[in-house]
Amino acid sequence: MPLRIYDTFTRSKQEFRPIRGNHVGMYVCGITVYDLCHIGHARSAIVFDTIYRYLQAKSYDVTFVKNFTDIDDKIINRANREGLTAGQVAERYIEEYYRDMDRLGLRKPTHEPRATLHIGGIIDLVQELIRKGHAYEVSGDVYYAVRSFQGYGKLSGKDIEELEAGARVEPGEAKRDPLDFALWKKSKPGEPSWESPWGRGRPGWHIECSAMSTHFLGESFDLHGGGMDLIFPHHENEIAQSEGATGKRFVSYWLHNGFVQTNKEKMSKSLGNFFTIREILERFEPQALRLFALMHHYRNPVDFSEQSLREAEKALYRGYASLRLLRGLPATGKPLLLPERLEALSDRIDELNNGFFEAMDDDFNTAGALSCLFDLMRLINTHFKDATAGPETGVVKGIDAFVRKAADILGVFDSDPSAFLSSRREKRLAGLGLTKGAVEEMLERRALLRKERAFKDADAIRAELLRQGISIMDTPGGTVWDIADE
RNA sequence: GGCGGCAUAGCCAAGUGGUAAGGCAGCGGUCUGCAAAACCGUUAUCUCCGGUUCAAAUCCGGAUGCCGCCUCCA
Repeated sequence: MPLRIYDTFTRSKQEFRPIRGNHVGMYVCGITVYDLCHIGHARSAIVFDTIYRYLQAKSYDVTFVKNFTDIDDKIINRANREGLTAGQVAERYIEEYYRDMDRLGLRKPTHEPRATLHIGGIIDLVQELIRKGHAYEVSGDVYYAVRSFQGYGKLSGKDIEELEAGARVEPGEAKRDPLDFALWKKSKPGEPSWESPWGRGRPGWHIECSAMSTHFLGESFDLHGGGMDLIFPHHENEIAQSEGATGKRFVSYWLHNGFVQTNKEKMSKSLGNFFTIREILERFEPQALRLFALMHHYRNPVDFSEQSLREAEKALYRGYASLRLLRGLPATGKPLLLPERLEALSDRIDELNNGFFEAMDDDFNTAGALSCLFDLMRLINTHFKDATAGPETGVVKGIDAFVRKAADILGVFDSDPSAFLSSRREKRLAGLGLTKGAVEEMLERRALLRKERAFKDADAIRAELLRQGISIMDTPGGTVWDIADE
């Protein structure tokens, strides 16, 4: 099955063909490390992590590069405000980034370069652009001459004349054209700076990504991703820089994820309407956040709310309950199902398996893929709910193999189900101010009362437990309990 | 103003030509001492108006509403 990817450049789905055989080069613009990450960063990270995982699952040899922008005005401002160096600020928020992202189960990219460690490459690239007539120096600053690059605006669909009309020039800038953007900035006193042919200074925002992507992936590579807001000017400028310098096609496929919104408004630092990943993970499972992201198509905007996250969390628990059932089936024993039912089940599982991969192949349609997985969960419940002996058959193994593969790609449902559910129970139990012992003691009393058929008193205990936030289920194997959903 | 995107059930959300996945919630049922969980059943003239087509949520034109980019932003 061919993988089809929506490419921002052509604004259409294209069949994916890597430049170098089985190898895939993938670059994603990471964060500027000056503050904690919010849900929007989480979504982007989860989306590209899943794409990375899927490409690996399709047996591509993927080199995944995700950078840190660790030199920038915002970092410098924060450093000044807090009496720290820019390096210290960057270092701190890189650590915070990992603290959040590790919890979201992000697979480590192949390389996570920092701009400040690639100054040499950046300077080389700027020099090359000057040599080619795409850039010019004005007293220590170097600017990219946008009009020197044929096709500027081709990614974002912008017309250069219209951009010109709205372009602004900051005071003190000596651009020849308002559209031109800085490749190298002369440092002001007290700012971090590096030696360069144009005096001490630091790189502009866009040049680092051109330098680092080329360093790790070559002059042309397969996939380049980031948030929608990076299309212009960031990615437009990257194209101008890289193609201006090499004369070669920079990137084959441009991928952009949609925003997280709250109340239909973009979640962003400047609007102040954001939740940090950290505060959300205090109250919800990391995998619930992941599932929430993957239940929407990555290009669509997503309205974030407590309710939608809670719904995702419920779906997560329900799925894990099915998996606990599946993994708890004895490996040997009398087959449960009649042969013809088994065969029908087996066919249905193949269908779902194919559906999962067809959805993923269609521009990483994780929502469609998840629907197959949820269907599978229901099949597990239907067929194995009351199993007391397991069929030693390929069907259970087949289901399990499918689940493991899907979980490996999506990064949800990849924990041990029993451990996952019981740790959730412990956590929430503590939140209710209860202990396991106390709950179980009440259940024992109730069991005795039920034996004596004193249902009224038994039900009173059940009601009391529910009042305290515990729901119980009487099963053939005994009474089990869990934290009630609020 | 320029460019782009979105509008699918109570809510969330897949689906780009052949009469609508999935999640959450609701209702009816099975099971249960009663519940719960699980399962089964049930819940959509796909924003509106035109057009193309044997056939449209899906393509084209228009309207309305919402959002994004054009300035730092995932």
